[in-house]
This record gives sequence, C-alpha cells and structure tokens, in this order.
Amino acid sequence: MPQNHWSQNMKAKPPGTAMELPAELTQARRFGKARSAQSSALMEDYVELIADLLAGTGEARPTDIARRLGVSHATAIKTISRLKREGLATARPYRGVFLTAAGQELAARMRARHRLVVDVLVALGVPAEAAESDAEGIEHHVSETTLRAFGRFLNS
Amino acid sequence: MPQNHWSQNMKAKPPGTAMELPAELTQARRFGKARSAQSSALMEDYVELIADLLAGTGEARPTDIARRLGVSHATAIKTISRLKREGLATARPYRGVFLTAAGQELAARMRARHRLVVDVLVALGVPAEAAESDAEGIEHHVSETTLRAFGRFLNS
DNA sequence: CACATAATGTAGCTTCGGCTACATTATGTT
DNA sequence: AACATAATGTAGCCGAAGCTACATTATGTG
Repeated sequence: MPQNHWSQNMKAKPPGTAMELPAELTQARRFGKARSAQSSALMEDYVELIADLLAGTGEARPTDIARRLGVSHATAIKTISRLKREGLATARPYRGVFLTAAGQELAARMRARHRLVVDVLVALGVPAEAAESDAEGIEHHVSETTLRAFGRFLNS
Repeated sequence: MPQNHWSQNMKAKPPGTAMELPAELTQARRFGKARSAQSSALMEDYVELIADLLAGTGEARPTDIARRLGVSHATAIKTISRLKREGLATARPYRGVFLTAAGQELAARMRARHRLVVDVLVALGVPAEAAESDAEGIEHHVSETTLRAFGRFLNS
C-alpha cells in the first residue's frame, strides 16, 4: 500500500550528497508512521468509547456514540460499519454495538494508555483538565517504548 | 466548563442517572478538538519542513518536500496548493516554495514545540530515537497550557 | 391499538489526502 | 542547438470522514 516511488528515485539519484539519503528515509518513515497512527486514531476512539458505554450502561447505541463524539449519527453509523469490517465490533440493527475479542483487547490497551498519558501529564504539572483534553490527541502517538518509559517515570 | 472525567464517571455512576449532558458536551468538545488538530497537523508538518529546507539549502522544492514526507510529488504539490490557499506559503512555478509571514510564524512555533516535546520525553527517560519519532505525532496535540507546564518542568 | 416520536439506517454530496498516469517545462550534455 | 532527463504541474481516480435529507423501524403514550 505505501509508495514504491522513491526506491526508483534512490537508484536514479546522483550520488553527490550521499549523507542526505538516510536522513530523508528516516524522516519519511517518521512522518509515515505519524500519518498511519492518525488513521487508526479514530478507530481507537470509537472502540474506547464503546467499551466505556458498555461498561457503564450495558449498551452502546449509535446515537449515544455520535453524541459523545460530537458527530452526526449518520457519520457514527458509517464509522461503526468500518469497525465491523475491521473485525473490532459487531452490531445488530436496533440492538446496539458490541466489541469483538480484538476490540475488547484494543479497548483495554487504549484505556491503560490513556491513563498513563494523563498521569504523566499531571505529574509534569499540567492541570487535570488540560491533561485529559490533550491526552485525547496524544495517546494515539505514544509508542510502546515511550509508554514503558512513562511507566518507569511514574514509579519513581 | 465542567471538570468531569468521563471515564471515571462511567464507572462510578449508576446507569440512567441525570447530569450526563455536560459530560457529553465536554467529551464531544475534546474529540472535536483532537480531530481538528489532526486536520492541521499535516499543514504544520509541511510548514516545518519547508522552513527546514529553506534554512538548510536556501530553497524548498516540491520534489524534496515529497521525498522527505514520503509521499508522491503530486500529493505534495496538491497539499502545497492548500498551504497557499490558507495563506501560509507562496510558490512560483519551477521556483520553489516560500513561507508567508504567517507561515514563518507557524514554523517557529512548531520548531519550539517540537524541541520542547522531545526534551521532555528524553527527560522522562525515553530513548532519543523514540522521542524524536513520537514527538512527530505528539507535538500537534500539545496545548499551550501543557506546553507551559513542560517548560516549567524542564527548568527544575 | 394507533399514532406520534425517537432511534436507526440509507443515499448522496463535499473535502481531504493519497495514488498513478500523462503533459509540460527546465536543465544539462553533447 | 537539439535532445534526453529530471523536475514540475495537471487530471482523474479512490477511500475516509464529515454533513444533510429522507426512509424505515421501534417505542411509548393516550
């Protein structure tokens, strides 16, 4: 799915500035990673929310999901379809949305991640409200490595 | 604005209780903020990169931008058009891309933000490489409030 | 039970960020 | 100067996520 575009460019590139190529590749890889993370961020938000609704009220209905996310119910339903396609959720018409095993697993990971990020931000002196708000965006971009460092930091 | 932590509320509160609306609105606002931040993240990446290229080699050409970002040159050109539309950059055909005053201002802010995020991550014990990589995604979601807390943390 | 209302689902449109393929313009070599 | 090549630009497609408008199905109240 990514681009086999530059491999050809690399071969055809004049070798005058040889030190730039690795830096370019590293940077491109980083940007690419950030972009694909952004792509799954929405799925993660939905799964996290559905898990919360299921735990809290026992059911996750499209209208509730839409309201919590601040989107129209049509948008929510469409995205839920994508969740189903990707094997994270199931839904029976007029019966609410449920998480598959994979979905539950993802929800648990995201919940732990979210708490860790919030706790670290608070530990750094960020006001609780800002920490909660910023974590919503940050949590999708925290690697396992960074996550472990966060854990170690909080245990000290 | 209410200071509810919705995930905690969901666990603590019995189903069907009132007082759900403010929490919903707060949560929707947070998600909405994260989404719009994600929308401007690409613009910020482009502006930051263009500033880097201009500072480094004196010119920012679409092909270089595309290669650094790991996208096709056509995609880069199209996004640069959006940059122009939004008043962040200018470009003359075959002459490269330049930043407007607004673009330069944004680039400076993003550069400072990037450094701060990386420095904080490193200070927390994140390996330099992971810090650099994660910061690429995180920096777009750090509010001014959190940024100031980061600064205070680093000065102590 | 009937019917009004709320929830859910469907259709169709828009913008954005990707891509490939093709067209055009500079550039540089001979 | 001519031509090959690299850079740039354009066109058209796709999928994702958003919206509104409309259709359908449950629900609940009189």
